[in-house]
Amino acid sequence: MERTDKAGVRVRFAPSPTGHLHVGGARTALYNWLLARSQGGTFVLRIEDTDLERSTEQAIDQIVDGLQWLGLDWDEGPRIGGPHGPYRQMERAGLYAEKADGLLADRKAYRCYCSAEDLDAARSQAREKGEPYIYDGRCQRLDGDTEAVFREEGRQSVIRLRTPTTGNTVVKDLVHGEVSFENVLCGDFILVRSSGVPTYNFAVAVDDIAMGITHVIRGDDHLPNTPKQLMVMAAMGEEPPQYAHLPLILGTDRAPLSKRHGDVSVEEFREHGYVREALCNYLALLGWSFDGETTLFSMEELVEKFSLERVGSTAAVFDRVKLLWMNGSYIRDMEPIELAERLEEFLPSTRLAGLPGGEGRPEIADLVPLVQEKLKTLADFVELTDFFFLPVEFEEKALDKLLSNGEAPALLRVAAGIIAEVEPYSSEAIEAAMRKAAEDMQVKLGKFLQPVRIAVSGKMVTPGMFETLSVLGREESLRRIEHVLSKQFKGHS
RNA sequence: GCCCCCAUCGUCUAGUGGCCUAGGACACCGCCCUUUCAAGGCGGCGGCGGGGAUUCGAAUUCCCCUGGGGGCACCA
Repeated sequence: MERTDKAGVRVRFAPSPTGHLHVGGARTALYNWLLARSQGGTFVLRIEDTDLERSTEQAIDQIVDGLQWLGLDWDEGPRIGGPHGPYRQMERAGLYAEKADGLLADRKAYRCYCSAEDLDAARSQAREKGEPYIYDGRCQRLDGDTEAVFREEGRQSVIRLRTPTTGNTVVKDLVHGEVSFENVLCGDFILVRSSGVPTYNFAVAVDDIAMGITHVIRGDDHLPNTPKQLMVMAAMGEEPPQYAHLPLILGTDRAPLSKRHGDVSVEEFREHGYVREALCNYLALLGWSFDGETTLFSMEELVEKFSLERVGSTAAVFDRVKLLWMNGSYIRDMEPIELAERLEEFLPSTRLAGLPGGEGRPEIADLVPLVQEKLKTLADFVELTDFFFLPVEFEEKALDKLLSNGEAPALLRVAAGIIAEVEPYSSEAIEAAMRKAAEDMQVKLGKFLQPVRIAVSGKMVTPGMFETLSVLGREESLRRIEHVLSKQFKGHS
């Protein structure tokens, strides 16, 4: 066990702003955040925008929004600053230039004047011969005069790191153990592009050191980059942080999770009615486990129980069905008031926008008790309750059922009678009266209620009928039943 | 092609040589409950990729194979 100053844990989530916050990125962020919070450490958000072509301002907003929605707050980073800022790499150009100059001065790095075309050619040639391409370091020993001539000619140059040609670089990884890479295979890689913009591996190494990062938790895809970053740090004479490379998240076909597998960004899950607790819980369990038995963890419990030691090394398939179940579980266990608030936030972006609580219409809070146990997503609320707010639209199957039921008109008249007279107009009283009526008529309750259900909602599936009639109100319930009796059954009986 | 990672039910996983006739969760299949649908309860189906080696004993250790994935850029 390495010496670790627990209170000094500093982790970072370092997304490149080239798209939405992918659930894979969200999981990486979550694990970093959990480690920081569980250790009383610091969670840093750093934007790696050195890819000028693909980075966008909009992507930064989306990532920031996504993290905030998930509840993963950062202690240092964009929007809030911090003692190690700025937190966008493009704003840290001075630092990289300074470090590059230092390496140049120490002869740990050198300028290379090879053109991109020459290198491409060499690369494809190597590939043809079936050999691995490794930069041959031809610019390593340029003498001052030659360099002066090149510069005179206006040739562009990049800065390369002088890398070891023997030995191995070993990554001590907290999830994979020791992983060894042969130095020869690496080649002198580029630190600074001819444009002056640092490459990823250089910027990351410089920043992880400069920001005092103690644990780098990131995706498995970065494992092969790690020896390069270690070389940069070694050249700068710095001690590297500890590393933990998380296995990838796969789609059901075991290919890396992508759009064609369905929703992949936290934004999409949010729009489709998922709650943050479920997404965090699910993501936490995708690669980490506590005891193999417990599956539901509140954020507090995750913070309390999370540890890198229990992060697995196997790539995991993203199971939407399980996430959906978990989402339903969280919705069911929520305080009704809390659920009402979530719906309050969610509904404005649906076709129910502005409807609940309006003139004579039920409030969200009135409906929550009727649907809470049926919801798997917040979006389900819309399908389940739209008839309370909108004119009844009959589902084809429901209408067929209703019209083909010869007893329906009679049953509906009995129901209408009860609705018109029952006192008080409460679900309990309605239930008592209807149960009795069913018994008196010697029909099963379900048979009695189904026509009512369809008449009042147009659907085969609704919340409990007594509660529904109660919330809908005496007038409206009657109106709907009468309407069916007079219009739909016109000429039938 | 080269380098690296990974391998337990369909899926997420527990399991660190004997407690394993392999445990839990989701899914699936029955049954119960029931005004529809869910939810819930009970029960069931289902797995250590293959081959060697070590050992009294291997899901657990080692090697090979196979399979999956990642990386080999003036992308991150």
